[in-house]
Amino acid sequence: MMARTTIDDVAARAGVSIKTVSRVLNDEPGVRSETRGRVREAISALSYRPSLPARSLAGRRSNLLGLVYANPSANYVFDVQSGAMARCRDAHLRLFIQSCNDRGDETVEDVLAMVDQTHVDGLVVTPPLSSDAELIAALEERRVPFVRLAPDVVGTRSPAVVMDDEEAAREMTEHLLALGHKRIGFVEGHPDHPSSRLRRSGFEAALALAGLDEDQPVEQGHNDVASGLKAGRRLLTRVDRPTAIFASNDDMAAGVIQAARELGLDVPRQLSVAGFDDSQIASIVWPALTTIRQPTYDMAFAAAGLLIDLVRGRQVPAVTRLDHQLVLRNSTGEAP
Amino acid sequence: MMARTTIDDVAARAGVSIKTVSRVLNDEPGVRSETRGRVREAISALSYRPSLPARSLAGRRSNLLGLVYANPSANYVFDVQSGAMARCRDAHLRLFIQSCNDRGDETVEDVLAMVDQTHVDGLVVTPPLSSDAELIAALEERRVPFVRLAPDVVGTRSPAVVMDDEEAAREMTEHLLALGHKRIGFVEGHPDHPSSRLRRSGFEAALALAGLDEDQPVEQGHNDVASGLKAGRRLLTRVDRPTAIFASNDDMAAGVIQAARELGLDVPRQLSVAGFDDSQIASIVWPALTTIRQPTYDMAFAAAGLLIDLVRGRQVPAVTRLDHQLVLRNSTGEAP
DNA sequence: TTGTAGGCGTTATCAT
DNA sequence: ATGATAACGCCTACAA
Repeated sequence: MMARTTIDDVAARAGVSIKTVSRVLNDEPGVRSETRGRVREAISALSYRPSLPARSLAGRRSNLLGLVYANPSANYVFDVQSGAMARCRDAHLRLFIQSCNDRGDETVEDVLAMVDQTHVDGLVVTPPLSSDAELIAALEERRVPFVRLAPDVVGTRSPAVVMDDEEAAREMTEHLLALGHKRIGFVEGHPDHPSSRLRRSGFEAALALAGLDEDQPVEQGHNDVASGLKAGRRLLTRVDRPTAIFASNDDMAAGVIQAARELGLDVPRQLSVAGFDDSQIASIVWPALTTIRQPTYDMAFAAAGLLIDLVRGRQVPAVTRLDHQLVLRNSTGEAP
Repeated sequence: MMARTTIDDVAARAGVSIKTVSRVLNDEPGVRSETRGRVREAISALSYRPSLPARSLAGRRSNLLGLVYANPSANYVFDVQSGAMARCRDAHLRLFIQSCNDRGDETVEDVLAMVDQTHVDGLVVTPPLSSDAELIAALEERRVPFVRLAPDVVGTRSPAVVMDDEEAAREMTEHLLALGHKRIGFVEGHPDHPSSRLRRSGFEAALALAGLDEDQPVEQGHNDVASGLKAGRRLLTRVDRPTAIFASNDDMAAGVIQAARELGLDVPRQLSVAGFDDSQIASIVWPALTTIRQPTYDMAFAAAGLLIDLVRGRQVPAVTRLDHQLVLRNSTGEAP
């Protein structure tokens, strides 16, 4: 590789000292605009690009943010990366992405090693790492600024970006009510996930608001297709069979559809089925699922934005709640 | 953040000079093994982690590799990243990942800026960037070591890791022919992806070999489910409806299955559908897709390995070809 | 408004 | 086999 263009080259060409160039680079005040112009010109003429390592070594910022994940879902990871990268690009920062080990204390070790070695200014921590108590504690102890994406528990120490599970569940329920359904079954999510409770209470709130009998059938699920299938069978073999079933996630909704097929029920003509998440399976299953879209890209974009504010010492809200979206597909229809 | 542990701390604890610590860090010869042990001990006792920026500033290596992509497929990108990261982890190197703009000369600018700023030692260039002539030329001019993943033209200047798209497509087509299909529709991949052409020509070669009418219906797709759906609709509403459709990737094949369902066609009894890639979606759709397993992860792993050899000055083969595999599932069957 | 000197944490060079 | 010292390219602190 040829000798790199340095700040000295720029300074020489613009006829100023390197300190002045540095000021222009960092948008610092105290440079006459005419001088600033000359420097800018020199920079682009030489297509000078400041060395990130040199900056992070000399300054107290590295202009590098980090993103850690330990997630098996390609689509989710891809969206998260894209959102965070886009925000960083806007701010002329770089993003260092790392996939981490998710078994035990290796996680903490993994992340801290990355932070130490790369000198990132801060971290976007994505689920499930964002709910890893050990990791969170370790980061707080190190005073590494970080923003959590969709954490289970919203602590007050680090900012979090979330969506409104309760409100979304309410909207979905209202959609079903609007279609004329009076008996709506609910499949609750995994008991360990806080979002499960939120989604159920959204469901119940909508029913209450509609003045509907609160005694609607509810089954416990565990967020996988198999538990959705079982719950579906139980709900659909009741004497007072519901005309719609709202499952707390898409996988369970897919299970419910299977149960309906077993029993010879047509979806959505005889049974409406609704999911939650808008994961890949939602558009693959037949009929495609009416569901709630979690704005993954936007959440990551926002998280990176908050992190930027955070490392620049600005105040940021503890919780940022982004809008979800009701996605209408073919699994829901008029009540029979 | 608390004061970082530096090489001086380690040197002090081990009772040696920082140069000796540096030698141990870099596995350089000329250190008594007893001394080496003491240093190693000090390193782990202090959980010292050398600063990447400092190393890249001082040395002629940064211990950082880069990976660039400009690809809309989440699954592909995810696999590529995972493979390259794993290889880097093995070699105790870090990987800097960047998504690039894919419009015109911005691409070159984007990549070069990244290289300059981060000081990466070399680059893994993934498709479609690996076939971007301008970019390749620019990288060669800069003398940036790089390895290309699945490039369309295999040049001699930079090493390439490929699979045999043409041969694989031929095998798949032969599979369909063996099942007795005589009218086979083809959904071509994204026009910017070099593999698209190769897959099509493999398809056509097999037909020619079978002495079949070459005038089989072909539709253009864009590697996503939506374009597969559209292409499927067009193919399946022809008067001379094909009994099998071979889509250039799994996402589009999933779209074709949707189209079939819309039209009330049973897969595979009335229509066989074949995909390519063996991505996640292939085993999620119903029926599960017969497809070609592209060893994406392994290819990226290999590419990173070659790059490591390259930056260390070792000789590497110009072309590394990895084996694909025909995966038979339930979406293909006897011609009706 | 601009410039000078010193240092960030490591590797390279040249001693010893 | 080991160490002292000068880079690397930039920013911080202070001076002019």
